[in-house]
Amino acid sequence: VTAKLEDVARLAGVSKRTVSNVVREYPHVSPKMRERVQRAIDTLGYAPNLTARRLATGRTNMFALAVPALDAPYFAELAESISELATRRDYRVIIEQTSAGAEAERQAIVGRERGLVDGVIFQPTLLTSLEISKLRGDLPLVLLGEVVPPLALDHVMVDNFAAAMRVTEHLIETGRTRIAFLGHERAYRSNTFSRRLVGYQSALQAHRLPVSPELLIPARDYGAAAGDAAVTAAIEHGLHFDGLVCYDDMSAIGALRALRRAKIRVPEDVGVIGWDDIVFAEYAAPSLSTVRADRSALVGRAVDMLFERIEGYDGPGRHELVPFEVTIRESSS
Amino acid sequence: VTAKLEDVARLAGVSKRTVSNVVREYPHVSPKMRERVQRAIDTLGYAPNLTARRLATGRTNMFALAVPALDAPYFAELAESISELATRRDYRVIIEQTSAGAEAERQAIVGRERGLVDGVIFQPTLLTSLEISKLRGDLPLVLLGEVVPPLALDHVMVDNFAAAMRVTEHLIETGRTRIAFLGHERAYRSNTFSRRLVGYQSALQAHRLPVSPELLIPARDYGAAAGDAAVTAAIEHGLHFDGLVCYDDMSAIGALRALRRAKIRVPEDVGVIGWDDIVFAEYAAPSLSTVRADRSALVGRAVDMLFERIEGYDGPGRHELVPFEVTIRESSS
DNA sequence: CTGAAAGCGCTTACAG
DNA sequence: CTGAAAGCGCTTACAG
Repeated sequence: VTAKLEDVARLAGVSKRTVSNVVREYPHVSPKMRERVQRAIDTLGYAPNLTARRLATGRTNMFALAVPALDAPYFAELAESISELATRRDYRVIIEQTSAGAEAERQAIVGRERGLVDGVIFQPTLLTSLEISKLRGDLPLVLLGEVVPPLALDHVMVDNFAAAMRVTEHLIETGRTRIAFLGHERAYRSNTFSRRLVGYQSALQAHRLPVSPELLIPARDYGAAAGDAAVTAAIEHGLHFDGLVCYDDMSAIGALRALRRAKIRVPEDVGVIGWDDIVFAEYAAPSLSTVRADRSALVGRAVDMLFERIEGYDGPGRHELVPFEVTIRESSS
Repeated sequence: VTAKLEDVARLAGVSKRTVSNVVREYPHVSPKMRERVQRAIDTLGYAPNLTARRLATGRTNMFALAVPALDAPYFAELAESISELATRRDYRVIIEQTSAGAEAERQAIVGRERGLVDGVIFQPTLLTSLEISKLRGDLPLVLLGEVVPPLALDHVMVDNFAAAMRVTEHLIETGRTRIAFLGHERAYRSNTFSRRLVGYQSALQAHRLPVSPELLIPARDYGAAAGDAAVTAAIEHGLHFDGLVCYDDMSAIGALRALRRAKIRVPEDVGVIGWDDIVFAEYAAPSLSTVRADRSALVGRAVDMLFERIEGYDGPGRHELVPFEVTIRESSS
């Protein structure tokens, strides 16, 4: 039903090769030839069949973004910017949600089939870097977030340790002495979680404050509901604290609600800090202090590195740190 | 580097056709033959090249989801569920963001090339149904949200008029008499906006309350920041109101902040209602009353209808209404 | 700068 | 139930 290359060639009276040349904007085509072909293209309304092109070139012009879940605002915001950067390079992005577990994470790398995407940007939570390295084969891949070395893969992250220290010190400087840490733990601890936790503990130690295990508030899951439940339980168990470092903004938002329900004032009684600076952090009541990664650097570097791999770069894994800043709002000042 | 169909055929000592049959789980293959081929597949680690399959079948096993922006929580949550439903049917979804404007919306339908996706689920904001019908050609397409008739296309939505009426009446029942409406307007009004506005006005009329244009608070844009700015400006201009129906939850969250800054109490002085029931509505302070569409019905019907079209259904456009409920929380009770 | 031809890796009537 | 062959619509060495 739609015109193909051959139809254009016939109408313009040239070979398919020539039509292909003008379509792909191959430079060495005479202007008059180009114009003649273009006219044929226009009258036929020709557009190349991407699938055929892909089969011929081996390039799909698509990459996958594999993140735990799109309905987590941080990942949604990430997807938004990555998808925009991709569009500028004439790429499309396929979304893979991996929250289903380790198998879903594996699928994101291996795929069920070949030739689907040219590469993937992947934020792992369960898989180790070793396992990822084995699975990837020669798939261009860049990792987001904390990953334990040894690391042969490209990845970009913020220094979670440093940020957690800074945030904890901020709480200390505003006079808090019993600072708790709220975070998701299942059987295991994600790398990101671990680094943030260690940063928090180091800050306490450096200031000779108690590093007590009872100050660790474990959440059953990610998200506001689990954060709320965890903090509510901690309060009911009689835990006293005047500062709270949260794993991320969503859990912090849950915590804020738990505190409000318990009539504990923020920031007077407890100073609260989140992580990610999702849109809501600013609109929470009280507005939420948080750690903000330089998102455009994060996303920009990840996409750049992925394209370098796609273009054939085959050097050792690169490890990039992206700057962050601590945004102080009502919840901690 | 990777095995292909022919390699498997050679190793198993059968024709490519037979291998293809077992890969595609064609039923009429003898068990022993199937097993022999499967063994060859396993030892070679064969996986079909999807691009080649696509070219041969004309099916891409992908569809596009075209929404204004992924960083709007409502659309992120929609993308999450649609992507999950797609995965179950062995489809992948490509995200297209159309907030760039009418041209971006057109591109989502026409695409820059053929053979990219089997269909698209599209929430238009600028394009009229007439324009969409013209552009679509024979592309399987289902529309989300309010669309003005005449309508030859499949679409699923909630009854915005009825919901707006109900929400406004709820405010009236709790004793509010000067009820304002906050919404985004650029030069034009989207269909969704218009329907909600008319529903709001009808409820006021039915209860003999003032339907004054000054009670319409125009926002410059979507999102919390614009909602905040608009309400702040309205307050500064001396607008008095004791109820506020907001176009969506994000603008309501901005409104909540504007009211808080102006020391206007919610719900005592002003009752506020949002729309969409994004996760954050429940965690806002005060928590936000809102309209909740039956999301799984919405998404489920949209995906079902799209697949029916992809399978070849060619009947007239179907028009489906999905139920909604009004969730009352602190902001209005 | 342009043509004729092979090839990308599948699927699928058409025969048997 | 299985084989040999054509075809999906491009790109790209290879010649000229």
